[in-house]
Amino acid sequence: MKKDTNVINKLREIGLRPTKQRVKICELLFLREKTFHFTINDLVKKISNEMNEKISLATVYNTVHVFQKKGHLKEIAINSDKTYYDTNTSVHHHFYDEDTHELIDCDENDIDSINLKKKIPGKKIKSLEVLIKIASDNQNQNYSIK
Amino acid sequence: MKKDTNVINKLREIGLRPTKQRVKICELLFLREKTFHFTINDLVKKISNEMNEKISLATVYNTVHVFQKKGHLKEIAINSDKTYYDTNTSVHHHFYDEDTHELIDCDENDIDSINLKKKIPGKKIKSLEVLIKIASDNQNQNYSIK
DNA sequence: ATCCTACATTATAATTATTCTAAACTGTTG
DNA sequence: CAACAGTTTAGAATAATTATAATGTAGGAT
Repeated sequence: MKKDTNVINKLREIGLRPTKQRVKICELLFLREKTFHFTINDLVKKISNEMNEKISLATVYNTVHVFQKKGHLKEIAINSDKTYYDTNTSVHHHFYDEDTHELIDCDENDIDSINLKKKIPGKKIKSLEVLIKIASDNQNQNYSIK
Repeated sequence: MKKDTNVINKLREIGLRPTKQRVKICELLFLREKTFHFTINDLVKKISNEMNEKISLATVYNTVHVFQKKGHLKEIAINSDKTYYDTNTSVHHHFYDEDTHELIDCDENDIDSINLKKKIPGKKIKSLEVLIKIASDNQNQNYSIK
């Protein structure tokens, strides 16, 4: 199949041995129209639902971590017990919907360029992310306690 | 003691019963020259080292959560297994030092005002945070794998 | 002052995400 | 096709956090 050949080549280019499991996960993550956000748990469910496969949890973690290290997945910083990943590795930002716990992309162009005046000596900027937490208008009201 | 009276009044104003434990934690967190960042574990250590007290872990969690809900602590979004809090609840941003796992404040004025062009209908912005990950210049080099 | 009662604290168990381990397995290279 | 380094795996271990249920206590009412 052409699809697999592409994925296998992609893995080889990255410097990863194209194992059955990595090929499956690659297909799920990268052969898509649109980029998306996921947690490990989401991914495990996807593997089971969409591919009817069973890949060990440890392997899913390993694979996601290795893709991240190679720069093909981006870890998104939000306060959550779970770690969120993004298949969109370009520079961009996020809305985090506190009601639905969903991430929504915010293109770099949706924010006027960020000019950082403060520098930390001896340190290099690895990333700069904006996180905009949102919730429906009537949430989180503060009722004062007597 | 005057110190405690102040703290007790502060707790009352917030709408919290000033228990022994909350008073202790309040002293540690809010009677300081400078604001600071901490994890639950840091706080437990502080309680034991600086105050020579033992407050149950569950209470520390409860207390921190209630202070956060009341707006006296800010939860900082970074990818970490631990949750970081900030006693500085004003609008500001952070550097996260990947080498030392330390947070450094970045004043709002250190970043040119952020103008968000994208809106999500029906949703209100709860917060907007910038996280700048930094590391020493020679970190995270990518050695290509054959 | 003492009594109530709702709210707090506590030790401990439970839960959940993630990492570790050590054995079994498999691509790739020669 | 043999060998071996890199992978996968199930399950155990770890660590942060939350739940539980019994005990304690602040603060108003008596």
